[in-house]
Amino acid sequence: MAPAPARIEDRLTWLLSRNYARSNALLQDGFAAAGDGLRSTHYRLLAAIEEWGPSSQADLSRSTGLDRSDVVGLLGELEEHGLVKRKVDPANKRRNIVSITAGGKRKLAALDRVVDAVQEEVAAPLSESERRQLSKLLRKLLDP
Amino acid sequence: MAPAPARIEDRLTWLLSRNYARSNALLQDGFAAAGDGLRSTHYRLLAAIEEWGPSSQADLSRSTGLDRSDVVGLLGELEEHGLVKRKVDPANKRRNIVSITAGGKRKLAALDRVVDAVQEEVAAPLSESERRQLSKLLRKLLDP
DNA sequence: CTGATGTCAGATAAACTGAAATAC
DNA sequence: CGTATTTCAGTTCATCTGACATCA
Repeated sequence: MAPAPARIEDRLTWLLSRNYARSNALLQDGFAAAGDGLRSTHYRLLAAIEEWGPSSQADLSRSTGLDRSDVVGLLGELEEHGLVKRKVDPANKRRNIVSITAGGKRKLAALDRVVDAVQEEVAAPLSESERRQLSKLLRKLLDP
Repeated sequence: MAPAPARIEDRLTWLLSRNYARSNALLQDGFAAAGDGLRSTHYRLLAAIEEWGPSSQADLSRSTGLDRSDVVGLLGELEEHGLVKRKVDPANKRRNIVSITAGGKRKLAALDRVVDAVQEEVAAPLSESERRQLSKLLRKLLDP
């Protein structure tokens, strides 16, 4: 990585931006190599659905940080691949109940390996304890 | 921030993405409020030029992490606002020598205050020593 | 009525790709 | 020749906005 201007090199805004760019580029490559045209946003959704079981789209939006209008299209793509199913909630007809399929779970496991590999590459310069420290600090930023 | 799936909440890829999204949204708001239609990428360029004095566009691309092809347009916008000047390098006619104007320096100082405010807001949950620690770890990720 | 939900159409920004012209 | 620089046109991806119909 080329040297950055001194006035910005220790700013969080800069460091987050550069590190995110790198991590995201690796993720994109990894997902592309895994085929199916799935991207990191699809992965987020799959992970959230498996984590909490069947959920409404609005809940998925909140837990993944994705906009609810984007969730619509992303779930549509996952559904086309047979990775999730949508069903109207009989108790609240506004809601869709979204659940992950067996194929979705298998795909999620495969994508987990992709993400793990990227994580390992990104975190490579850090020791185990440094990684824990970094993770802790970044989580504190999000959830004070 | 809503709770994230356990399987991803401690992954760097996730944490970088969520923190970047937040920091970037604040930056965009801040720059928008400052007027002139300048964005974080313009700021990066201005900061780099002031830092190292007159530079070629390729050098600016390398130090800011912006793509060469994007630097062209961004510098064009800065030039329209009279914030930078381009001049062909007489010693190497392929090169443009890009320098910052007096107005550019004033604008940069104003934008610095915007970035400082965002930085303060993003880093608010952390103590001084935690901020230094985080900054150090993120820099290590970029420059092992 | 109020408010949450799902949906669509469109805009925005950062980043990247590919190709060309120019000059070393 | 091969290589570096600038430039342009177009694409991708994540994110956000505004609107609307549905229904609790």
